[in-house]
Amino acid sequence: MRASSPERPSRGSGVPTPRRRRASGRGSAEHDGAPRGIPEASIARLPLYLRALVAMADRGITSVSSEELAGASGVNSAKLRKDLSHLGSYGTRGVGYEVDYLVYQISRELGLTQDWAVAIIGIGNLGRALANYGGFATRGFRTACLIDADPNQVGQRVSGLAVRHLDDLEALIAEHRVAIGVIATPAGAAQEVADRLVAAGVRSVLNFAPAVLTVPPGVELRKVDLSTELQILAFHEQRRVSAVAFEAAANAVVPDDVGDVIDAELGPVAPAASGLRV
Amino acid sequence: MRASSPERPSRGSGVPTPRRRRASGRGSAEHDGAPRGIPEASIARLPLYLRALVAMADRGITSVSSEELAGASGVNSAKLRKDLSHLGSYGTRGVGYEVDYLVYQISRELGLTQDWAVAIIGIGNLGRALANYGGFATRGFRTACLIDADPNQVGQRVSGLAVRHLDDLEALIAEHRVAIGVIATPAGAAQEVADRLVAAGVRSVLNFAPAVLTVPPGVELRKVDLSTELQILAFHEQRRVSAVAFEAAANAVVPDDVGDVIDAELGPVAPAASGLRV
DNA sequence: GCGCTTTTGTGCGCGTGTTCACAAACCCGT
DNA sequence: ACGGGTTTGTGAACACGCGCACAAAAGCGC
Repeated sequence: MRASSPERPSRGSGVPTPRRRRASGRGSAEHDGAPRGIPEASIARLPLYLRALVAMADRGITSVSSEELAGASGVNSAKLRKDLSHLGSYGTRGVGYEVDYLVYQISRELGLTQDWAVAIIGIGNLGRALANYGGFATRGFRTACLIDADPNQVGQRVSGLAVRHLDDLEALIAEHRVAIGVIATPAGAAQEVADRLVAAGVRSVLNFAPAVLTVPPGVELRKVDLSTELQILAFHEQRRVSAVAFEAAANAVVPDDVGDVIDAELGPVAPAASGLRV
Repeated sequence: MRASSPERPSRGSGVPTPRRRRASGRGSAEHDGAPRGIPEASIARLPLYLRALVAMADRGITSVSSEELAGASGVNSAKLRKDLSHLGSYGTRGVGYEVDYLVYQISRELGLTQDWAVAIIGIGNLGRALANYGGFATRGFRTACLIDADPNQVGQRVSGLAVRHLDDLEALIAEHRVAIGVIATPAGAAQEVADRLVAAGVRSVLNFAPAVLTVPPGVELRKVDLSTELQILAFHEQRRVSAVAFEAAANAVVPDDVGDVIDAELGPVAPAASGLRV
């Protein structure tokens, strides 16, 4: 189910068309030029809602309450309603939200009613996986070009697209009107690639390389960091073990310098070898 | 450079050994069983600091100020200091932090002084990329087993490891003492895999499947969502275009119902086709 | 037409995280 | 031994996001 019908969906059932956003209220209290200021946290959840809604639409569900949609998205229903209220007043009190209509509104807000050209730079393991990843993601994006610095990679076809050389980056960006650059290079090359992308006019960058990138203001930079995610999980595993050991230590002695106990007992010891799975 | 030296590093230079964490203060104000409550936001940044520190250590840098480290990590220096202060008082006023020592302390806090066994479930494009991704990530993790439901995949060797069948999941988890499960299956299979992982004793799950998973309390679930990241970027691209169109519309007419202008002018129109790159 | 039920939209208090700014602590030169 | 310069660690103000709880609105039955 594609979310691109521009005209208002005319309802077949007796459910009336929801009103458009209020003329009054805080919506118009924004600065000029910024139509409305949707909190970043809300924006980050819109894709979740959209995914759940599309799944519902595919199953033939036409109407949904905030409670149901919140459940399907794994969030609090009040949070969901507040998020949606930032887009406008698209629900019907006592009834809920019409699925198709909401899909369209969220898609429009996220800019998915048009296709954005994506360039993937760095066709290694990860880059190749991204290129092959079923049209990369959901609709709204088109993998326009694949770029790599390795001459052996250049010319190879990945997912129906020929890999081009890094030297042609600027020309390719211009030619394909690339809006989003995906960096999947080794860490060492990431900043240079980012600089060149920005210089070529790209203002949205998604970085998979394990490196801290800096971009000029006005350029949106997001990062996906696999090792960081793993390390955060490791922390929580570690903490579980620590907590147990700490409690045992605290029951045994009541030291005035707790830190040394932790250093001495928890550091060298490898408690997970046996106690990892409880 | 491995961060596993358990004993306090004895300094060769004239820089004195930093003091351990204070016996007094809020550190001991925590509940029993939870040695110290480090904010989640701080934890998420520790891997960043660690990466920057390791890079510095490799370059032979032995001492670093909060300002320098913050710059290398792309964060505010005050935030960095507060984050580090949650671990203890590991700096020297007027001097800075000793790189090796801080690497060890952060590694220990993150539980990286031991290797955690990781299982990857779903050896498709992404799973294969993750398996090949240079030891998966930084040190501290060991890819213990690869699991897939497709009989054609089973037996294939990926990155030196034979792919095993999903039926053996529970046995493999137990055998390898897997602590972290990485889900790279299609969305439809993700929840079932998660349930089986949890039932088998895994309490840390990293989900790459585009699905909302629910796990019982006590299980740590993190997700990496490629399409969501793209869609967030698309939003900002869209907003740039919107802002321009909005301003133009606002200058042309001054309606009492601004919403209709947005709907009528911004919805159907495809401004990016020509104006995508300005 | 009217009250009853349901569900949205939101005002408000609360907790968490961020940032500023400064005192305390430390090194070093004299 | 001591004062000057530097950098950490942290108190306090601020900003932001979350969730409760409720009023407003819509549909429905009688």
